[in-house]
Amino acid sequence: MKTNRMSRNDWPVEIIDRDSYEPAYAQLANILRRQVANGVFRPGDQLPSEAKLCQSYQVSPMTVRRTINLLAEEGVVSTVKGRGTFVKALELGHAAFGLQELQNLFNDPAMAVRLLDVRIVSANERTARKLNLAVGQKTIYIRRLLTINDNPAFYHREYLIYDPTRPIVEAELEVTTLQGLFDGTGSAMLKRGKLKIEACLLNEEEVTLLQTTLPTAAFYLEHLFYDFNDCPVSWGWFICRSDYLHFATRVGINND
Amino acid sequence: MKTNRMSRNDWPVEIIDRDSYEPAYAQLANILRRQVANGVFRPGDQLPSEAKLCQSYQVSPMTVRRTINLLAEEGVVSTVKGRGTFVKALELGHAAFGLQELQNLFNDPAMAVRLLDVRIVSANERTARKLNLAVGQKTIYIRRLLTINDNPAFYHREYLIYDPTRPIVEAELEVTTLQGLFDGTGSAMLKRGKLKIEACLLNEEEVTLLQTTLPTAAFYLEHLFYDFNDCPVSWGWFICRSDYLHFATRVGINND
DNA sequence: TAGTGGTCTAGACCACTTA
DNA sequence: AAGTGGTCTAGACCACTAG
Repeated sequence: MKTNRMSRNDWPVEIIDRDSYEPAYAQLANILRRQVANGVFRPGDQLPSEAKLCQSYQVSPMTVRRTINLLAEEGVVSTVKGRGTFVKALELGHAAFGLQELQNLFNDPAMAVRLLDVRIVSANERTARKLNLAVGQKTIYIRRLLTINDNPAFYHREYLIYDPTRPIVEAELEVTTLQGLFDGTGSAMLKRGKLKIEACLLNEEEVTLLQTTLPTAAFYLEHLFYDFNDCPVSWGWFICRSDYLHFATRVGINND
Repeated sequence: MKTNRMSRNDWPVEIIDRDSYEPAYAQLANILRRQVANGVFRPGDQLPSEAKLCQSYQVSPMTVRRTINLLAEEGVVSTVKGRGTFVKALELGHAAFGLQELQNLFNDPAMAVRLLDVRIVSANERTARKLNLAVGQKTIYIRRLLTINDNPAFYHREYLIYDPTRPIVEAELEVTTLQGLFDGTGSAMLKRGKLKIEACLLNEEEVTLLQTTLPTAAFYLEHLFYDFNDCPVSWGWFICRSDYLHFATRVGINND
């Protein structure tokens, strides 16, 4: 009789150190995560029930609950009400690529922002649609070149709504540094944004500014930000040299 | 005397419906999230303390705790031990692009996988390095074309370690469908993986297979999977037509 | 009916910050 | 010293699943 997919009544139980700086729920999560990684529990297996874990590790139900929630968020296990907690197989769809690295670049002193152009322009059909304006209404058009150790890395273009009754818009969006956008220090007027990434070919202007050769592929990172009235206030995009922006991530159980 | 950045003693308190199917912690999270979105609490403001929230909404400390943790994970607030809970400004670095859409494509019946080529090849220097083999050791080389409604969308190439003593490797990785890799149904032997995305130019072979024109930009999605012994077993990459794979996400407070 | 996870209570102690 | 969030207890009731 196979018991692989049944709840286990015995498994290696490590002791939780109550004097550790590390919280009990984190210790238990590490123990179980390591046991999954080492094959003590294999994909598809059922973990011991929460009641058994409480008893074996001498912690309260809430502590076990927190551990299980943590592992479930990580994608290590999945819970099914009324049935149990099960070890998940690797799931590629769980992977995600974050913009943390891009934010780190903005905090890097080697990064500099050069303002190429700021002027008032009338919205064309596309800009008007994005910013929810009428065609011909005035917008602020900004072009920036972002360098790392004086090497061109990103080219940014942006349209801001221009509303004389709301001068705060331009004031709050730091025209030169862009940094507030990333670390949240200067964009207290923005509520939410939509982001999109595509692969693109550089045109001649972009090739010149970014000092590459034609043809070159790059990331196109578009943003559309809304204020607290849900009005779009900023539409723009970064052209990112692929060698300065790396999207990498891990999936599954990673021993850090 | 301004009290904007001080703890609030009064704010609109909505009633939590204890008979709702929606858990109390989720109701409270929705209430607070909406109040942040509506400007009742603004970026930088301190939320009422957990004790006050308990009292005002008539829930236990653990319930408030769970609510605050939820909002902190979402990036809506940040907590500082000993000081309080504060509303965060929009933070671009918090954004992440997931592969969920790609996984959905694999579950789509319109998606088909055509096996172009499967053969044993000797590892070159690069492949050997990736799979931790000696140059010249045998690998399984697989080429697949993935179509959506008969339109070529992705081109996949993959090297698998070839070990006669471990035939399970090839058996478990479903050669034809690839589906198990995404939904976790068929990859119980894989423990973890590294993923990388770059922008690339298509070469002539890729242009022909994907039926586009030269020059074309596309996503290059590389994967390297490890088994439960931490040995690399699969290295490969997808060439993704940008029009079939959209990386989009939101940041900040989004009213769904 | 027995076992499971999901939620919740009403406190407690601690470490930390600020005044 | 007072207030804050972080952790934890030792239970409870519920909805769901399975035999």
